[in-house]
Amino acid sequence: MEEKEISQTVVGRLPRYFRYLGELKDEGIERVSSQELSDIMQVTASQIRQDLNNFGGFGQQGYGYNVGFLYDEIGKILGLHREHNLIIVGAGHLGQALVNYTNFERRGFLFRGIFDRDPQVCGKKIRGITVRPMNEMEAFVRENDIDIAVLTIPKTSAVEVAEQLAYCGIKGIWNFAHVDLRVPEQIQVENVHLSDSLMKLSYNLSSREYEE
Amino acid sequence: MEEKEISQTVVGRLPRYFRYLGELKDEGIERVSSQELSDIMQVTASQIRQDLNNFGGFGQQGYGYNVGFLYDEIGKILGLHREHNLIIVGAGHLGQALVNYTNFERRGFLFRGIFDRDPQVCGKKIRGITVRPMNEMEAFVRENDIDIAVLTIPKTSAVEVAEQLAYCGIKGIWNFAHVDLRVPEQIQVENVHLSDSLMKLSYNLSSREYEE
DNA sequence: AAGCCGCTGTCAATTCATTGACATAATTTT
DNA sequence: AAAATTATGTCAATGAATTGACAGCGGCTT
Repeated sequence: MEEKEISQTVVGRLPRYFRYLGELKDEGIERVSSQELSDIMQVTASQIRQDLNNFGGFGQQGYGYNVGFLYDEIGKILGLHREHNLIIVGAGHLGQALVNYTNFERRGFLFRGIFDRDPQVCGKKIRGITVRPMNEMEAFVRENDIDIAVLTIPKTSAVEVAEQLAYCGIKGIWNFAHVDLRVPEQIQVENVHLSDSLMKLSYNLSSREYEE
Repeated sequence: MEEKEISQTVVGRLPRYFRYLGELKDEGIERVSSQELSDIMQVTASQIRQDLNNFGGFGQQGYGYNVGFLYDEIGKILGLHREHNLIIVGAGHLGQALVNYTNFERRGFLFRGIFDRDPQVCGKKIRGITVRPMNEMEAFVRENDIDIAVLTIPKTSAVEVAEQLAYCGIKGIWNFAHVDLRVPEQIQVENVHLSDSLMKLSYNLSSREYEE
């Protein structure tokens, strides 16, 4: 089904297209040209056409793109046309924050379970979901068709947990722990390294000072 | 002081070097070659040398790099040798999670204030910091030498708040709202679009299915 | 102390990403 | 219905990032 390998650079831009198209759709706009999108999104029209053509010809010459159609197509490309079952590992502040963020569910990312190593926390309910002890995790993943595990645990335990998850057949890991996981290559890892992001901001603040 | 403009691609890799050097340092290792780092970090030795040389010659031929020295230098480049004063705008789950994450403070990012538009939440204390109403924000930023504002508010209000912050002289915005901010170019914006990250993971899960 | 070896800094080559240009096809106007 | 306009898909050109290669310096060995 997939012809050529799409670069992660391109993939990284798809969610942004998706977001802007969603906004246009909500405004009731039915049609958009790459030039119009270019003006709104501040990227070149050429890049937009190039990116979209990696996945097929969604537009029509002389007309442009149909907003609703393109929105749906990008949604499918991103795998949003079907549901994903998630677990959270680590019921700390960040884990709880993610569970409480309802927008993920709206896109079909459903939190099915929460796990924590602290017995004090186990049994507690977060948005209706009971926190379970770690030793129940592997069975839960297998029995509930879990795709994605969200790691919101300290880096010291992340490596070990990732191994367990790999062992019980997880497909993807959304990793908030500040460590690079080594897992079999059929498992996808998406890192969110918050402190890296903050350091990048810090760098850009400092570097600006000397430019004027 | 700054000679040539450093690409964001390179800047984005610095925190990772910093992290690995910190680990080597903690292990008591004093010296490392680009080849050794290459093996550990899974990037080419050439890239490491190329990246570091953007900022100066930190190594010595025939010896390699002194871990402690290089760690400190990269820290300085990233602006971690001095403190940053932060405010959180939006005292929801995510805002609270960030305040409670102590590692930022350890790196000199100090949370000085929290703001929220909800009067019910104002007055509450989070890790010793009182939540203040939005109308006090501008004065607070000016009077407390605030560098960075962390936006953990819904996208609907983010644009407006960013304008206010620009007006009262903020230097950087760490933006968790799912919207692209338009601010004067002297203000640095670092986006953390969590749902974009999750969609990227979702894409990579789907695309893998057809490869085997 | 002299020579060998290791490893950086840097230049050149290659690969990857972005931008520009245009033939062509569909739409809209007259 | 024909002409004029619009805007895609794609190819070519440019630009950026990564990798490879090596001269030369400094530490290490004997």
